Amino acid sequence: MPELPEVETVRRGLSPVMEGKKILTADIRRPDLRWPFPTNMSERLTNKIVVKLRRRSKYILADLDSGETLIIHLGMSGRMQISGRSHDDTLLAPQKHDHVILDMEGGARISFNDARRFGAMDLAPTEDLDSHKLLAKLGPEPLGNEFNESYLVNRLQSKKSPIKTALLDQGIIAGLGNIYVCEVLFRTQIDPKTRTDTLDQPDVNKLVPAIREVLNEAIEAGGSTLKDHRQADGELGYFQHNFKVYGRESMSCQRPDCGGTIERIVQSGRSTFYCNQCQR
DNA sequence: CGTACACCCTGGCCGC
DNA sequence: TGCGGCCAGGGTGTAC
Repeated sequence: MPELPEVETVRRGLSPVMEGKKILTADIRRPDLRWPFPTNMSERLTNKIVVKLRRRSKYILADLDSGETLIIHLGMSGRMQISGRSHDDTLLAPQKHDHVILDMEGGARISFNDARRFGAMDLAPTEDLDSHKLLAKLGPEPLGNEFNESYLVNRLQSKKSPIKTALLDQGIIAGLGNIYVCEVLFRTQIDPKTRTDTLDQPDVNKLVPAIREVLNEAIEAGGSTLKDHRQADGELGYFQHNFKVYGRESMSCQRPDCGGTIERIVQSGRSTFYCNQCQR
């Protein structure tokens, strides 16, 4: 599930129960997820205060007062479940696929659940996090200043892959995933098969603001999920969102008077959804 | 080098 | 109700 907006939503949900709070216990219930957990992970988390919760791309970064940062990746199916926040909210017993359970000062229990186990956790010195293997090759944040038209032109003009594949490349832009790339290309009316080196300048200029808009709108939708009391079971990582093309194969295009049909194709092994009429 | 694909893993859904 | 096949929002390793 989690692309940048979902990860940001999870970060915001965790922030009030983690930031400034001490980790009282860290229950590590299996030795690994995608990779082995770092040595002595439980000891290195226990009794440490979470100074700050940050996000880089699809990673959540928890800076500890020990000088280390806990790096969290949710993979495809990772979720964070919060329980025990208030007096009438009882601590959740471990469930199937709960792999790491943190009990926080203040009473919250955070359960990291990941059925497919593509997620990951690691610990690294906060000072040189940027050189960490998982973070070193990431491109700029799409919502940051480093990401702009001239940057994108430079990175795209030398590539030959389809624009869909290029926007999924985390070394070019960090945080877009399969859903939002499809949505961005629909919004800009660009054919996902277009080779990056043949994109014209107006198209590249459209991409930058469209990427920001799509991500910001999704973050906003996630934010309203956090405030929704019906969603108050504390499960973070999923929220309702209306997609224009993703998952809408063979449905009609929602653009007024387009009359096109949404098609699904496969590009470098991933599904691409696009309108066969208005994306060219 | 860049690009394309198999693969890691579990679960849900669909058709028979 | 069971079973096989296919699908899944991520990222890496490997083969061309």
